[in-house]
Amino acid sequence: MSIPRNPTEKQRNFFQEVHEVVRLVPAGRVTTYGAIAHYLGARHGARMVGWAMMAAHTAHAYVPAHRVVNRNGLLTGRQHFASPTAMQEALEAEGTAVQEDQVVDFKRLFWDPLAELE
DNA sequence: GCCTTGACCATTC
DNA sequence: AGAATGGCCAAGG
Repeated sequence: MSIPRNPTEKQRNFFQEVHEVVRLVPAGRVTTYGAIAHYLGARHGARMVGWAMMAAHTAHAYVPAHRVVNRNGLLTGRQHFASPTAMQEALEAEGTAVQEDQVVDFKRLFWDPLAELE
């Protein structure tokens, strides 16, 4: 983990942390904004995590945002993808069943950074 | 420089 | 048990 030295780096650090956690999510698993927020200390609020994901769209590094869903397992961010079905297809391509815009057995496929990375 | 919105979650009524 | 509201931080208008 890098220590924020410059104010500009501080902001980037926030995105970088979120992106890093998302990148650590193995294929076939999904995580939630709240889990990431809680992993970062739950002080930022889950909203910031989702907002950081929006920034991930502009990030140079590839971020598997399709593995990040809301607490209900609903693909809330699918509308922000290149295509509204890109997220679902990406999940299905990894072996994650998606139906009715929500992950099947989401609770089982849920990947908690706090529990896994500990 | 103040106000609104935002890929959300948890608590309370 | 379902619905409404507040909270969190940041950026854009």
